[in-house]
Amino acid sequence: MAEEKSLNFIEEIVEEDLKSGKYKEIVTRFPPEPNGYLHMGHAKSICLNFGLTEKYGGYTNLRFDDTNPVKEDVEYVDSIKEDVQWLGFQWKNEYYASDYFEQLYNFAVSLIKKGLAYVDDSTAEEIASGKGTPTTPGTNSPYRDRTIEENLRLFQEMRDGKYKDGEKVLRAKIDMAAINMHMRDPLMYRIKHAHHHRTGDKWCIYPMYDFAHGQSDSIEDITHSVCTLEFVPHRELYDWFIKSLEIFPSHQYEFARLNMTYTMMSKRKLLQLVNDGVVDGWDDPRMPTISALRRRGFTPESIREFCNRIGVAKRDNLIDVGLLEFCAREHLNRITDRRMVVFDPIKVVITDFPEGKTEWMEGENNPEVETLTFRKIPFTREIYIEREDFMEDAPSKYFRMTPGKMVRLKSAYIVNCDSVEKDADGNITQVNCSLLPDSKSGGENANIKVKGTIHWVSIEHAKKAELRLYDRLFTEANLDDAPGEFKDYLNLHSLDIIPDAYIEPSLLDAKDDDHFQFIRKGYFVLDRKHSSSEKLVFNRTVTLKDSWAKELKKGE
RNA sequence: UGCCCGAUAGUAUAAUGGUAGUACGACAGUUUUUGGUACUGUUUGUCUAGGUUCGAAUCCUGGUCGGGCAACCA
Repeated sequence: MAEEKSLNFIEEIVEEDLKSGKYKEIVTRFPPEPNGYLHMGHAKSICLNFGLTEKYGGYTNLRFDDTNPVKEDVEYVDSIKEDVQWLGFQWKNEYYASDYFEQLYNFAVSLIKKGLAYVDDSTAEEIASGKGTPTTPGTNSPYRDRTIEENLRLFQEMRDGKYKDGEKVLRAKIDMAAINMHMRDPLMYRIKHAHHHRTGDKWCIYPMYDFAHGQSDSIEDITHSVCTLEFVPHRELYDWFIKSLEIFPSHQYEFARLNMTYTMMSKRKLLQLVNDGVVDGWDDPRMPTISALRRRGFTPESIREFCNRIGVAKRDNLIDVGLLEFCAREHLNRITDRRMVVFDPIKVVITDFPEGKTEWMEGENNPEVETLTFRKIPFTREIYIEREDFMEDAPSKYFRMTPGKMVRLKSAYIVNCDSVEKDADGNITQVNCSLLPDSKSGGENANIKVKGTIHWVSIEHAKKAELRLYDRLFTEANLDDAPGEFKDYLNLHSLDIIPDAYIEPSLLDAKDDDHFQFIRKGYFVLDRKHSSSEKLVFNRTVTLKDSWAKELKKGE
């Protein structure tokens, strides 16, 4: 039974349009500019655009908005395609705004012929000052009243490469006194003698966003062109071009972009982090990019669930990054196999367990699935446990190993902690325990109530692996409001590498991108970039919830 | 100080003139061979002042606060 979920405002519009018969099917598009990697903000847009046509029928195009050759690159095209598909969406058509350059040129010519566009020789500065301000009207350019014939000729010459960058532009002839600044004779074309990643050197004039985006939508019969709030003032111009050109009337709808706590979502600033070497590339697991989240171990399911939960509205928002972590835990808890890994070892000797003996325990892979499966875990006289799981003088609420108390070794025996050995400096070198008879899993005494259960690995069988523990990249929750530079708030401890953690041997079978829960520690994924047959590297996706840590914090 | 958009628990998001609900968080508890998971309970909200109405989070008006708009960027 599907749960009745309320609609967001865009779904309401779509339902109305379908109900009224305005459209038989809807068409949306995801229109990235290939000038950087996709991040969580794009994921929200992707889920919205593809989600709409998944839900209501129709289809979604992937369209690269590649109208600015100096910033764009095929590297970005490739990564964008990979990320969209990885999220689980498939576009109907792969299009490029650059595929429409010829048609857009013809559109421009038709506007010139209608007397609705003109070539302007003014400099950038002159045009800027001619725009006026939001409270004072602009002034007409001295070139505004050129004849149609002259405009036609000059525009052709612009295309033919007769002019240098910046020498001339094509402008729409609207109203220099318009209240909406975007209507004050906006630029349609500028000259850029630059190599384009797809059209090469064929063009030296390139359309501006406003004269490419809406027209591309129209060419593709996009019914609902969904974008973010900063484009609201562009909508009047979007509609003006479509109306003046008398082409298919796509409509633009705007929603609030995603902001997350402790997260930088500006492509430009992310590029800065990459270029300055603050992070190790766009897919550094601390980045908010899709490729980074993938490497970090987030699943597409968890990202889509997150996008579902945050909703779509027009109000500015700042989503707690904890919600993304919640979605990751929720999914990973269901799908991951459990393994035991000791991060910071302390040696424990089971004094009454025979030397040289290996007992193979049955460990549950995942208690959350219906049909349980098991793996073999070797148990021996000498094991490692987590240093923080032993305490010599423990408070009453401490449920782990402490002298005189019993604790359960996960999937193995209950042991009693008998004594501690120290070196000359008083450092603990070894803890001695004895077994509680028949307390092995399934044994007679196995169901005895013991407060704590801890994880362990057999010293003889343990293998080594590198663990990378990530923390948030920034120390400030709301980077937009924080004074100063965003780089002032970099978290210097966002990456903590444990070069030699001790892993149970079954982990040797891990393959690229395999997810695990390291019991009591967190969710990890085998890093495809840094792992080799000699050295396994695991990235921590997210910790487990830790109510003991919370308890400790309270005491502070 | 022109125009545009917005304002509901800590954070998001519903309620579309008729009981202010949900999720995450926080807090308390139950269960547990993960101090995990699951489950239960508690907590906290309609920016403000008027108006319309039998009845307003919702409609109207004024105000306040937040965001956006003057790139040959998208």
